[in-house]
Amino acid sequence: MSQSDTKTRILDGAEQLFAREGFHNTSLRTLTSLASVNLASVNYHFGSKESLLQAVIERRLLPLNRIREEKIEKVLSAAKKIASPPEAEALLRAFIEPTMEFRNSSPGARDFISLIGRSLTEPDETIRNCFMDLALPILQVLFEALHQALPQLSPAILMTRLQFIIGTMSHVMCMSSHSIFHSSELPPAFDHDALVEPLIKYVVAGLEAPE
Amino acid sequence: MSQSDTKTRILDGAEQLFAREGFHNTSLRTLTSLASVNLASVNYHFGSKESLLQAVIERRLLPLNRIREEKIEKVLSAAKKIASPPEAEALLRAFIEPTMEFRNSSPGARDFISLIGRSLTEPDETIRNCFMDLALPILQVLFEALHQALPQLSPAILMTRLQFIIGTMSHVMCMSSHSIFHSSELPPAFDHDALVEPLIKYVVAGLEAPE
DNA sequence: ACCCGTTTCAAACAAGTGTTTAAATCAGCT
DNA sequence: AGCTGATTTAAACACTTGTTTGAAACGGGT
Repeated sequence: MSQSDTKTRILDGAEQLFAREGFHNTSLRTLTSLASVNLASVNYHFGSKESLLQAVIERRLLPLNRIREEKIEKVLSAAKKIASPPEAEALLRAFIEPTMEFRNSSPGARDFISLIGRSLTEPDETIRNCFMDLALPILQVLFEALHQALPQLSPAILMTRLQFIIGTMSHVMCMSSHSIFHSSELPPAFDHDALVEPLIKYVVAGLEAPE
Repeated sequence: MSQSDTKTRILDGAEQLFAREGFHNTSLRTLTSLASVNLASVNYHFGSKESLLQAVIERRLLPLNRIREEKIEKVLSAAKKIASPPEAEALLRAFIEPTMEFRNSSPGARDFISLIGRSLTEPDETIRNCFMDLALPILQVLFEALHQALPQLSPAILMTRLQFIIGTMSHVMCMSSHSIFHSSELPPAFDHDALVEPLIKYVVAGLEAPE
């Protein structure tokens, strides 16, 4: 077994368990037994349980953020070329679509998306920061791009609405399997693949509402 | 010290710690020492840590849901009186305003709102159900009322958008102290009291977006 | 074949977990 | 005062937690 084999097995197992059971509710013993590695190998390869979480997040979020930033920059430069402000919808699409596409690319990716969707509301600050440190730069880019798209919105209200958008997104990201009304008499759960367009329509309408 | 004194002290402490540190990350020893009660009294009065969580949720959520349902019914009957469909905004306001008012009524209430805001995305199913069992009926009422208000929306898309609304709300409810961008160069955090109107405007616009 | 740095392994560590027990204390009543 | 049921208390229980240890196994290079 090569070195990276053990490391990826741990990362995959951690991704799944942290997402489905929660970080604090996942023990290294269940994790290492799921990944078929020795208990001590987590501390050997990653140093600690927390550093493992950091590694789990970085492995997926760094590439995803690169894609999201590229797409946003593409929208911005295309708008600049025709000397007009960028479209808010195009910007939000550039941010949301890669996220949801990635989410559907593999079961592990789905777990990961659900994991970072919950990180925002994670009470433990050190855990929350594992995610926030990597998420803030791209959110900064998005905020400034949206400000170009909608200059009539005051920065304060734009900020507030961006928070609402993130809330909406993170909620969708979390609901990997358990739809909220899953067991009620309400209409049946929705198809997750067919969720992107309604989501974009919703957040764009909310963002562009008259102040 | 009367019986209810100990019980309330436990409930208050649990509310605070479950909200700020998370359920799994709160030990009965830190809880009982914060509440200045004996360790065994939690199991004596509530049976188990999980039943305590149930009690914490029920104490606040049952009255709050009563208020929310009353206000929704009031909007519905007022609309019926003039033989016109209810306004979506009035319905969402009837649902959101009591929540946020209650949230600002006391520090414990703020903790509680943040706690149930996070319950939706709680990975542990038994914990999630503690909250969901009490939340589903009122959501059912809201769904049907909104269907009356916006009959042109298909039940499926209305359902989807209601999920988005709940996601937006729960995110706002969670951010008791830690604004997301709290430490960035983005505009400063917003005033939580002045959050209700922007929130209503956002979710109404998203809900009423053309299909 | 030997050596050497890397990786794996079983075992142990100290600390913390929710829960239970049985004795002690309290409050209300006759 | 003395009895009775409800509550509080300190101690212990059985178990799990993340981490550390030192020896064993591995793999490539000379």
